[in-house]
Amino acid sequence: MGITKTEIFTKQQNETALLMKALGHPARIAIVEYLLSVNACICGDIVNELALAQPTVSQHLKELKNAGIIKGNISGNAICYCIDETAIDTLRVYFGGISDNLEKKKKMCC
Amino acid sequence: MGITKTEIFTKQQNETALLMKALGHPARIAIVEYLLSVNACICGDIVNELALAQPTVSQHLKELKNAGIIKGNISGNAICYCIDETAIDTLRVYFGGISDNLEKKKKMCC
DNA sequence: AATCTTTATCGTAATATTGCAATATAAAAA
DNA sequence: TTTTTATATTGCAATATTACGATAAAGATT
Repeated sequence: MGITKTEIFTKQQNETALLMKALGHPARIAIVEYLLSVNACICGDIVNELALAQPTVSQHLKELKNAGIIKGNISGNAICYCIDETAIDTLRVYFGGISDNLEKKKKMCC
Repeated sequence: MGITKTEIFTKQQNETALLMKALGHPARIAIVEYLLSVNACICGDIVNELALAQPTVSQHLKELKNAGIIKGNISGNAICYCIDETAIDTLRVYFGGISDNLEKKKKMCC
């Protein structure tokens, strides 16, 4: 049907999936990496950096913002986007936890 | 168009995005968490665990397997799925790296 | 004020995803 | 061998995503 049955999963599972989904596109990975590479939080030259049209980049930025992965400050008529540490931390902790858990049960698996 | 322009991104960016995309659905998060919670690598009672039809679960398992997040061993007529540590490690390192990087440039951002 | 610059939104076409019933496959059990 | 059990595949309907041209909105510049 193309519609996700969110109601049968926990709030945490849905939220985790939303975070991951937001990073489940190479353009959005590239945007995050670009934001990380510049020493200040540069805004719209992301469009120049990526071979994508401006509306497309804007849409990807919106999704990253909705997921809480980036945040934007208005500065004049431009907008300064940057990575939101909280989301990255959540992901770091999540995968760290799985990794630790797997370490413990080593050799109990395939 | 619904089609991702993979050719304009690096191989690494595409691969990272594929890993994240595979985890960008609550059912697949739930599957990974279930696999982690059982002390052996249980197979098809994932269907009983989730309120989804068997073909739907099978499809999600296939996507996780394609992305390299889980692996499956045939054992009789059943299949034993379990988490592939490599993928989790890749992601742990990836977000660990971003986190470290952000730590360094603290206060240079919004 | 008129224009430029920057970003967002709308509308739309092409394609992908989600979910399931029906069916296929293949090993195990009877 | 027939039946059961476990899983995968096919086909399809409903919905979501990706991408972009056209346009809007709003501050900056002239």
